[in-house]
Amino acid sequence: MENIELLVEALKKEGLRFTEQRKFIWDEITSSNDHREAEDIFLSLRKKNINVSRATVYRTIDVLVKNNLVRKLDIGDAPSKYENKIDSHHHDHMICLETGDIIEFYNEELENLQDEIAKKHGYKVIRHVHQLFVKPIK
Amino acid sequence: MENIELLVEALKKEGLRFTEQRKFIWDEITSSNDHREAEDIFLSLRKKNINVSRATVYRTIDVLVKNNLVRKLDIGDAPSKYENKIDSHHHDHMICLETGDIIEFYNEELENLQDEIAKKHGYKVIRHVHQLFVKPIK
DNA sequence: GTTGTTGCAAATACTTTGCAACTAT
DNA sequence: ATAGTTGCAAAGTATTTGCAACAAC
Repeated sequence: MENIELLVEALKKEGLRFTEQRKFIWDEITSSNDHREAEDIFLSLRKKNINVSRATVYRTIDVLVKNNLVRKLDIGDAPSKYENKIDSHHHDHMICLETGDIIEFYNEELENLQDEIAKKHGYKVIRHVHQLFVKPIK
Repeated sequence: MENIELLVEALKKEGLRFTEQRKFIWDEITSSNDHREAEDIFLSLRKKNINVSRATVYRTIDVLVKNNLVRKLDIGDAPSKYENKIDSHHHDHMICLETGDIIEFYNEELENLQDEIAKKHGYKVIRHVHQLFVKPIK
């Protein structure tokens, strides 16, 4: 997977340097499709004996989010979660209130409807947050 | 507006006492349809020389949210905002990225679509968060 | 009188920041 | 050599909590 180029380009675009730490964090995030907290990423690295600081994890994630390589998920009170955005089309999330499971969904009709609604009010949608908090049907 | 009864009932239901502070906070929240932070509510009371503590503002809001009298809005990183829910049907929010304005919207088709999507995955929607971050069409 | 409530200050939880040591260019 | 980056610990921000004084029942 030659996705390391994506990191290099993003850093270049931001006028930032390519460092070992940034590479490790990038590898950690792109090696999974989970929805993880900054702390999870930090701990996962530490378990592999890669010691980058929490500060650097947060700082690097910021750059990745800003450059559309990582998606930030704000779920109510819980700490923000982050997911790898490479090879991943846009989707929204369904959060199971019983298990905490996060299910991704995408619906074109829904996307269009949003745009229409905004337009009716004289706006265009730049981004959106759509989360369904659900329970399993018994 | 005899809505004070709603507070009294909610408190009764929760086995909580009716106090001056809770009444002041209730009055403050129900006297406006704004989307305000706990701090705004606290300061607004203070400006009227009503000195309730922040702790009590937060504790009271919790009860009101739990009893469906107040809606809690989590907008990304910003502090939570609260809005009076009395006489107000369900709606979602559009947040203008340029002005910070919050526009309410409701669309039945969209609501139904959500339910359908969840159902297709074997879930039912308990609550949802739907926010459009928008910019004005020039 | 008993039990719930308040205000305060301290604690908490996640995240950001200042700064001196370090590293990429 | 210069300017960006790191790790650490401290600060920050929004909110929650322990506790002693107090108020509602």
